[in-house]
Amino acid sequence: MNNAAATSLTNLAQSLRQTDIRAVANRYAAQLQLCCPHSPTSFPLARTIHAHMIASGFKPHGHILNRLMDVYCKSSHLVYARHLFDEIPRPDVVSRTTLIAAYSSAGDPRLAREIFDRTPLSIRDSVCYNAMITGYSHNNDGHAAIELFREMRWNGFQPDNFTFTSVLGALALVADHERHCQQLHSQVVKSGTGDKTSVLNALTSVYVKCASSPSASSSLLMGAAKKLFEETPVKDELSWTTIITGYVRNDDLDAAHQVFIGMSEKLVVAWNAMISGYVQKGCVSEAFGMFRKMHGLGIRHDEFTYTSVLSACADTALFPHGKQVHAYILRTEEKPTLDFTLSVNNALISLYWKCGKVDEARKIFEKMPIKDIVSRNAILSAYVGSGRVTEARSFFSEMPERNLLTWTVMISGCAHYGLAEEGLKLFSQMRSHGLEPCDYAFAGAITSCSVLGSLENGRQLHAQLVRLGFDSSLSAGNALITMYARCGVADAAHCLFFTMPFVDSVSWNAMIAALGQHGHGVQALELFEQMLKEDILPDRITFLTILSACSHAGLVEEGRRYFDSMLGLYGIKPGEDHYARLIDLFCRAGKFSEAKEVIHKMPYKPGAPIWEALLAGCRIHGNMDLGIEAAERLFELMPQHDGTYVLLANMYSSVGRWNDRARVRKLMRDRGVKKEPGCSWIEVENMVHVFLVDDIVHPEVNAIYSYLKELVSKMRKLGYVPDTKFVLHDMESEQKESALSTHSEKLAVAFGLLKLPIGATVRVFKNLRICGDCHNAFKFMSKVVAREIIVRDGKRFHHFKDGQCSCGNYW
DNA sequence: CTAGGGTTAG
Repeated sequence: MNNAAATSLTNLAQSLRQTDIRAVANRYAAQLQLCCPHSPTSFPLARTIHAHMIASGFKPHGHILNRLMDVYCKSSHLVYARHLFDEIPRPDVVSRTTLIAAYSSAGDPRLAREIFDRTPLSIRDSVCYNAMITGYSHNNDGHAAIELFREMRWNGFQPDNFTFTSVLGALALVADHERHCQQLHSQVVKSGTGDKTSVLNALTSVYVKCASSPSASSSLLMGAAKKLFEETPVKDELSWTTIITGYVRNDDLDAAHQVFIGMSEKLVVAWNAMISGYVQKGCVSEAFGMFRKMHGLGIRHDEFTYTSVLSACADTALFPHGKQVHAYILRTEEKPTLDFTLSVNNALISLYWKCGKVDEARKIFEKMPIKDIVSRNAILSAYVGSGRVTEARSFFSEMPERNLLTWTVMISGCAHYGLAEEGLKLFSQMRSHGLEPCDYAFAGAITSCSVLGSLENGRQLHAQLVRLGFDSSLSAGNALITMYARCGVADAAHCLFFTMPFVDSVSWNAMIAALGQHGHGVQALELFEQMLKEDILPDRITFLTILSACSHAGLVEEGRRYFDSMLGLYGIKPGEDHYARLIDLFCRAGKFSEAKEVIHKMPYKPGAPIWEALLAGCRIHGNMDLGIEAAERLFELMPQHDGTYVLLANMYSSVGRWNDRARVRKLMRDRGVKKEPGCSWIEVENMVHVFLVDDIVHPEVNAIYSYLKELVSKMRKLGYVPDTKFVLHDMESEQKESALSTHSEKLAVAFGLLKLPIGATVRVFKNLRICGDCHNAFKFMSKVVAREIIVRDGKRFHHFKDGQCSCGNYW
């Protein structure tokens, strides 16, 4: 055989093999086409095909490789895709783009950017830029998205409709989006994509978002949005819903409805947009009207319709309505998809628990064929929201996955139920899991600081909040007002309140409460009047706060007048809690006949809070008979409550009725009632130091006792006489009834004076009410050491300065 | 291979 013949044979064999390979490749390609990207069977199918390739020695490349990678990515098996990618020497731009998109949607734009950066400029195209821009925008990095868009244009790539929709989406994430918006609008026009429905929708959407930013001139920008919508030649579902929700967000339900009416075809999404709009704005009957109209026109409700309507029922406690919808769903939806079942059941869980049916909510949860993080968070919220802390804790600890909301619910729950240490621990645990807290989580942690009186910790959280850009957050701001006030820095609370960019009724309530607790009753009332002037409607909390403020400052007539205005001017029916505070107001001022009259006239059967207020007032004024009556009622209503026994025993001892006092003590012992031990604490150098009565546990007790002794002798020279009556006054000194007994608040104050920088204000916290002798002693002490001493007790604040207390002995 | 809206957990 000559050489020519040999060459020809080799060629033939090669070409045969090539056609062979091409045929194989086509077969693989056809098989891979059968993998539906998001179906659950796609991954095992792809694995089988891939395994077959490996066995037959076929090396995937080109579009087959890319298709295989894409299937792996879409079924969240990125590792397999990456493995394939790493095996090819020079991956093409399509496989790179596939990975960029996959990393982005997996929440890792940094890995995506790594691939992007390693892609040579020569093989880049618009698509890979688009994928990366979207990646940033989906991961909330608007600036990076815009920056990359600039780079793309700088490098000479032509933006297309995908580019514009992505970058327009990213605009909403940055602060000055209004300026960018107009620039991009003109670029769209120049690019020739200005007639594309998708781009026009995205532009409309950005104008809508601009309009709803607080500083914007909404009507002008909504006008621009409307114009864009009207000039969209081919409108799709999105065009309609974008403009409808745009109006809803900008509080123009009528305009939204006008657009809706002008719709030629009745799209379910548009109905849903209207319904959810009505729900969000609290127009429940309108929402229901549309829901029924859909049914009448034969338009099928979907999961979005149901969830909107159910959440409306949940938030307005329309349980019967919600239950009817539940029944209707069970009747009409015969073959619901898993997605449908999941979201509808999630909405049902929140309906049931918000209407007080926690156990039924749990039953729904148990029966769900699939559950997700939303279902679990809803159950957790149910337990937390209804005060079932133990169940919440165990449910939380067994959750298979947790997200930002999970932690936030637990943290704010702990704060709300006074489990402050646990709340702060969870907050730091959450961060050590790499989760960035949102403003609600911060608010929870800050509330824990208020409970503990941990000012330093609270200040640090405030600083972090500002650094993270949450400084305009309402929830965090309101929590901070309370924190500063409850840590004794009323000025800081005031300053914050007046510098907050937006405030709501909660902020006003918090600030009024701050003034009231610190004994500034008149200022509290002035602030309330200012609130009314600014057209903020008071709520039931406002009045609770106002009544307390009046009570602390002895403003009896004012308090009575505001109480009367509740129903008369604002249509708020006073609850039993309001009556209790009114009675407290009268009793503290010694006006017992008024108090009794209120009790007789009020529309409630007097419960524990009423008798407690009465008893406390009787103790202050030594009204024995009425006090005993109140105590008797309380023994019936809550025999295990320690406070009643303590107050009654103290009343007896103050008039020397020792036998009666002993009888109360015995009663307490016989019923196994334990007195909550009094304890005081103080924060020094970011550490909380706790003291009990006659403390011998704190490492520095010896120094404290000798310092106290020194102080007392100086105080005596100014006229201080230790009041031995108060040794018996508080049952802290149960075991050791000698005049030497030292209350926890004295220890904490002395410790503060010793440890804090010279001249620094001493802030001490006590769980129970401050003892009378301590109250007297601190007046002298503030003079002797020439420092301000602030004590927060269970009820209010006492500022001791120059021998005086801010409470004016009225507490 | 890449985009844009309507819902449920505080």
